[in-house]
Amino acid sequence: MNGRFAISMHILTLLTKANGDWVTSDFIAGSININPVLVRKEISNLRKKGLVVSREGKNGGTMLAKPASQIRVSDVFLATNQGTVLGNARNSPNPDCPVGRQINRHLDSLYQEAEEALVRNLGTSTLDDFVHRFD
Amino acid sequence: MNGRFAISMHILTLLTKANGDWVTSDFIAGSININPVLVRKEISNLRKKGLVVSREGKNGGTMLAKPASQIRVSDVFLATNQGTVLGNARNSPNPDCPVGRQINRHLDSLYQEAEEALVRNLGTSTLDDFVHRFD
DNA sequence: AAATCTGTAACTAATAATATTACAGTAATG
DNA sequence: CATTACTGTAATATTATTAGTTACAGATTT
Repeated sequence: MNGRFAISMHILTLLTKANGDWVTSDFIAGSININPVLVRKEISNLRKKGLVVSREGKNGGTMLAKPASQIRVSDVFLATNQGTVLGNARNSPNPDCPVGRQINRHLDSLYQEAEEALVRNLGTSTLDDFVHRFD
Repeated sequence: MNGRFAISMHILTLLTKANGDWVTSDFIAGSININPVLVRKEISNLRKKGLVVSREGKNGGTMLAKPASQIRVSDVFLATNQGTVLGNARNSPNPDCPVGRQINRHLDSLYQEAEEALVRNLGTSTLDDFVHRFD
């Protein structure tokens, strides 16, 4: 797992607080304290997922594509999460062993169910709810 | 996240199927298809958590410390999982930004709630249930 | 005493995550 | 229409994490 979910939440929080203004990747990068290119990459992903819109050129930037109350935290999770949260399973168990032959299949279904529970939980709050936690 | 949970589940599945026999780390390593030292490292952790017991010397090995029906999958998760599942947050946001100053605290509580949901889900099945999925 | 295990430490290799550089493209503005 | 201030993205470099290996001491059975 990497820090992409945290970065995306940070970006979206700033955009929510900007309240309709275009926010630059440099400003965002300054708040997260990471390289602006990483911010733009992450914004590029959020844009593909329909969560934000960007404008190029001078006075350009990014803003939310829809009200923060219509973005669930789980949407952000699903937008940034590439694989499973429980492990990346780059193993290749022994196919000659009855356990090795089947385990990945069983683990996968276990992972899937658990991840669904996690996503359900994240689906109970919106970006707006999250931003309200801030002073 | 790494593959430690998968490795531990694999180890414990083999121990369950061994049904009270001592199982060697070499045999386990052969099924998982990884280095025996990694297996012993992982077993060392499971032993500390009270899930398995080991015996040194010839004819030694490892077995379950208690019946598979008394080990919940969440026990294994909690035994192998070091930090959070949602990200490793090795960022250090700008303390001069109102959002940067607070975000890690708010993300942490979000993570915690979500992870609790995940653990609750993993707590609904035992190692025995898992092993029963195999043919 | 020999054989067969575990238990670790120390080190190396591979992979993944993050950061950086560079530069083309777009739009506003004087 | 040149300048400025942005986005977008590719290519590369660096750092961190994970996995694998070697080496060897200690335990226990036979």
